[in-house]
Amino acid sequence: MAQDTPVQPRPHRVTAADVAHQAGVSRSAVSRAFTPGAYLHQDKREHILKVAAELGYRPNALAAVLQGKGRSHLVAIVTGSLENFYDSEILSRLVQQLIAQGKWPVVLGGDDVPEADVMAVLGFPLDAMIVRGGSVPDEVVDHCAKLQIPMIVSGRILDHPGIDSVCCESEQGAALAVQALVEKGRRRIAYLGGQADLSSERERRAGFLSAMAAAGLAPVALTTGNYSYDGGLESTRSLLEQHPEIDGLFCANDAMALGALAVATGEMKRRVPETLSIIGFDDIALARWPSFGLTTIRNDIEETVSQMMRLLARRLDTPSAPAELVRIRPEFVPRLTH
Amino acid sequence: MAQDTPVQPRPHRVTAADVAHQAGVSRSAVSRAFTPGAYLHQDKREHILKVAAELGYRPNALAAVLQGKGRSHLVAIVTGSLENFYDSEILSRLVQQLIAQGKWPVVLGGDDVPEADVMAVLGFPLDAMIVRGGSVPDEVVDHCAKLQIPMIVSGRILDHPGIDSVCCESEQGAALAVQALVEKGRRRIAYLGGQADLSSERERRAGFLSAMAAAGLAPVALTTGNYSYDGGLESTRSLLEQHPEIDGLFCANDAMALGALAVATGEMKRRVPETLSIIGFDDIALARWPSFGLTTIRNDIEETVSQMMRLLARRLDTPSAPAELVRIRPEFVPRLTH
DNA sequence: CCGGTATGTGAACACGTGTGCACAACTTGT
DNA sequence: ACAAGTTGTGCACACGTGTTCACATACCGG
Repeated sequence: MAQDTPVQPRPHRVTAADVAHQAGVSRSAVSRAFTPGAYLHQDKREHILKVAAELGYRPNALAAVLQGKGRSHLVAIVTGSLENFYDSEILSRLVQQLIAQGKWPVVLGGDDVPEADVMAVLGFPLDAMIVRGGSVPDEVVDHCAKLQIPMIVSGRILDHPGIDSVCCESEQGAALAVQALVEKGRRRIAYLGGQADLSSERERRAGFLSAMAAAGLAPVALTTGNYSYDGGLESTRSLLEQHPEIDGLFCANDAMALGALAVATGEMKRRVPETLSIIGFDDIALARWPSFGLTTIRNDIEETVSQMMRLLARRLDTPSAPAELVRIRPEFVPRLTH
Repeated sequence: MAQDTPVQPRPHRVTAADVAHQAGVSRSAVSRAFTPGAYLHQDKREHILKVAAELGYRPNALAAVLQGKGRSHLVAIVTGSLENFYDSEILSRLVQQLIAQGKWPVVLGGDDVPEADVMAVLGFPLDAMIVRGGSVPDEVVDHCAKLQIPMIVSGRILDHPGIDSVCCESEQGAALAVQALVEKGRRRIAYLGGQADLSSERERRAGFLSAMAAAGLAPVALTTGNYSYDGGLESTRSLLEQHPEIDGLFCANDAMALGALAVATGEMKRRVPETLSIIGFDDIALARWPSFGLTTIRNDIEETVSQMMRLLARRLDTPSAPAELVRIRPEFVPRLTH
């Protein structure tokens, strides 16, 4: 005997018509009861709201969006892996700020968000799409443009016309790190970078190289640690084995720097900062922990998020505004590893 | 001269009718072209898809949800502060799993999500609401029930009928910690807990107390650190000042344990684990870092998330199924601080 | 008592989609 | 050549709203 209802239809959600029927008024009245400032007799409004509360009615936000001329208040956030702390801290604040502004963040995150999923979320009439960290295929960018969905990018330069972005002045930040190392008397300096396909990595590496050249120094080694703690561990291990003379290490983000610090002071028995300086990048919360006291380059999180929010508001206000690129000024934060 | 358009209306999004007009077919045909398995001549379908691609058309997901008898695929996630790492790691995996299942996570996060926002998101015809960590007002629970929106709760026991939850067997976990301390010869044991209004804290404290009593020991002190690293720092500082005889410390989560570890080995010059054992709870990624090697009680993240996903799928499949409470078995993870 | 205005209210539409239904066109069998 | 069956397509509806428009009612001045 086959089941008649293999897939249960969603039970009927209470609708404005139900409330109208129950309260003995027209459906328009129900809609007006939930619209502040609409013409409706006070007594009637209260009666309707009471009946609605009893029935547990709430206006269907989807239908409202579909009907209304306004915006959907949906904002997609595409973020990189949350395991690097920096992106996680950004996401946390971003979500809070968006909610506070009445937006609903739809989050796609992880090491590598499948392109199909990013494309699929474009099916919603998004107010905007925020891309933080990880890269985004050109096809997505094109579709956003065609669908008139504003894109706010952070942590990656996208030279597409009409796309706002906020990004750290990474080259300058790397230069600050090199400068601090040199002033400390370091001469055997190495670089530990992230994924080569990210613009932040390219900028930090370029800034490092040109600052080194300006100081008349050649880097002892250039290696990569995938922007992750574990990557920092492994890369630093082989780095210090192959080049024990290294006395200064600049890491392209804090997560790797913490891994480097652990290997250097642990396995390799190096004294930090006495015989080895380690400088990170970002200034995540962990860097401030007394266990680490990581010297780093601040990539201001509050400032970055508030600039993203400002760009978003501006773009929603005047869709035709010219694209804006906000550069966050990095800052050297001396602590205990330098 | 007043501006005529203070608020720019959203520019017209390309619609199925536009595609139909452009391609010289009916709107139904366009809809069918995007519906796999629908009756439509192959040539016609290809032509429509081509025109649609040129115009940058995508079916409006909102309209589809409104029309369809099915589900919205929207899932709200209400999570506590992301600064405690554990919730952050859970959220990260949860988001990825939901996306993989074709759901769209709408995230409300932060220390204290305003009740109004949680209520507001119920305006959407959510497939489900996932509550992770932080507490949720009864009003929200009631409305979810009335709106027939399934609720999956984790990290907090909610004795509401019809609400599925997955939660660590915290009492047992605390007992494991006490047992490990006692076996190590510790007798002057203190407890560092989280916010008193969270059920996880109540369970861990209760488990700690009863295990201590069973071992014939009285706790040296019971204090709180708000589940945060900074709280762990401060509480441990005053704890060790007031009770220098303490030789064992059980912390209700890893973040506090790491703070305690920093203060104990840093400022207070205590030797861990020689003269002081510290045990945490959760086994976050940081606990595994060689810099820490935190001995802890594993509150399995993968298992927790996959159980939440299982409960969600089950609930969507059979809305009338009886509520299920999944208990995750904790596990003692010996490392270097014990 | 009448005209004019302020105030409420219900019917109707639009938003963009998926699909049932009736019908047209085309193929096949005898 | 005609009936029967197959395949493709357009019309119309429903989803649940917010809002316009016309209309009904109450009030007020003269």
